[in-house]
Amino acid sequence: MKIDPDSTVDLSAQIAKAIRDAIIAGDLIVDQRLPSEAELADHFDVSRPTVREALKRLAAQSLIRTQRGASGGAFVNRLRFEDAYAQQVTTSTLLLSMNAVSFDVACEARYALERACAPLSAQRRTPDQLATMRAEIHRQGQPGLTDEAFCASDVTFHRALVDGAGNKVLSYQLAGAVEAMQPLMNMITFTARSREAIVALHTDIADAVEAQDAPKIDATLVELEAYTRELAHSVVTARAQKAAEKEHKTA
Amino acid sequence: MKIDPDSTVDLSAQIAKAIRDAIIAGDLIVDQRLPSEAELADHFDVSRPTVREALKRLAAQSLIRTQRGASGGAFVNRLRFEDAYAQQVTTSTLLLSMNAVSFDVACEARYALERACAPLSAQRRTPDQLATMRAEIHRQGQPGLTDEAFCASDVTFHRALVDGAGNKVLSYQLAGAVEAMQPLMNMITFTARSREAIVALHTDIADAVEAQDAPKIDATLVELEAYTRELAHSVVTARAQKAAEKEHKTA
DNA sequence: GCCAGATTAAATGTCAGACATTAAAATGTA
DNA sequence: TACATTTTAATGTCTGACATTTAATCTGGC
Repeated sequence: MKIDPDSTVDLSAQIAKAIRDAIIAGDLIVDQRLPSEAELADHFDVSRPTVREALKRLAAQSLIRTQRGASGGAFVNRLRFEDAYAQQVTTSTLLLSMNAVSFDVACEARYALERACAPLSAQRRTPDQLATMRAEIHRQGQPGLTDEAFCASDVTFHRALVDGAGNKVLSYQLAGAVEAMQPLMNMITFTARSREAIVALHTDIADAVEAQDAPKIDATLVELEAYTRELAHSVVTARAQKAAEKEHKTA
Repeated sequence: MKIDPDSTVDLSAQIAKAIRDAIIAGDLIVDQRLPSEAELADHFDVSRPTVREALKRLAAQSLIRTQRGASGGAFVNRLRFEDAYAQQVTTSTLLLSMNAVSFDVACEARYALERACAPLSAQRRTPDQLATMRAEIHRQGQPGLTDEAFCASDVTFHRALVDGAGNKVLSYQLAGAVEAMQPLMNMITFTARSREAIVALHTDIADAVEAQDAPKIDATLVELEAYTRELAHSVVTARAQKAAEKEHKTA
């Protein structure tokens, strides 16, 4: 593990990269203790604060964890699905909000991914997951539910569908995509009528999952996607109209 | 933005979280300059090194970038797809290697995701993407290609297929999944016969993409998945057998 | 001999102040 | 005005110290 002190790149970034590469290459294995900060500083011929900045970078990626006290130190972290998942949601959310990813593109991606796990869910869904879907459908039908709560319930419903595939890797990828879209979904106002329509589609999906009817799940997801996009467009149109009116008044 | 100095959590972690939350909430917008390190230290009532550790954490997540010199400082970063993509590959790769995710599970996830974009690719693939697929198929047929080069070409081929969907979000999600599987794929030895079979399947896929025949793409991907798993199993079986023989000799 | 409590030691967490380096902005000059 | 120089404000790095945490060790009493 070596760094180039003459590079224009931050020393702490270089050190972080060196250690990260060692972890990825398997030279440092899970739960192995890294040398102490003082030893690392010695090894790389830098000061302790610089080493610490490097370690914090790695900690931010959940690659290491640190323990204080005697026999403490930095340890290679076993990356857990939950950690990776939380990071992915953050990243995806920011990507969508910062890159002017249109609602249509995000929506298309989300439903494409979701449909990918439909056949597997049809095969493997557990009674537990089915129960979750039914419970969320029931919640979505209750009057007085805020738009935000409705969205949250929607996420839970779709996550249950995705988890039904019984594949951790898929759940990790898809749940991130679904959740990242929530801020966009939260912009939509769900009228009583649109909620009713969505609940009906959700019910169809749950029924199809229970009946292990993969093509039906797929078809209903297509319908749901179309309806979601329609709703989003009406919101956008309404806003544009409002803005135009305001503009007209000012002028 | 406030922190709790009495918490057992690292101050730098708290500060990082406070700033990250502000970014996610939109209180800090893209390209906006954060206060200088000295000002932040003052605001949070901590020392500069502590602030710096917090900023390095955020930099590791590509949430901010820093510039030296007068009118330099830390700026909220516009998260680019490439950055997010690189991070996702790292994370996914480690997840697979550290969590004893079986080849089957990873493979199933990958092909499920890939099939999700097949219909879109059939519709939208550009001549450019088709050309890439053909070129990679040709390369895969050349004798003397190392297993690693074969795998790399395989990744490029599948990426072209995924990119054909013309959806950045999908590309981001899928390319990460495909690439993360490469270390697992690299364990497979591709015999001349198995390469031939894979090239044939790839050709079928390229033909179907060109003909915009979505169901055919789907079906071929299913075949390819089955074949890949078969290959992987034979490798695992061969290894187990070898290990058993060795064990037998020792005993 | 063994256990509970006190002590020690080794590590990370934090601070203060200094200097080095960078790069934009301000200034001076032809 | 155009160009070279100086200033300045920021990050990058270093040194050394102290605070805090925690496991291991030592110690005294039973």
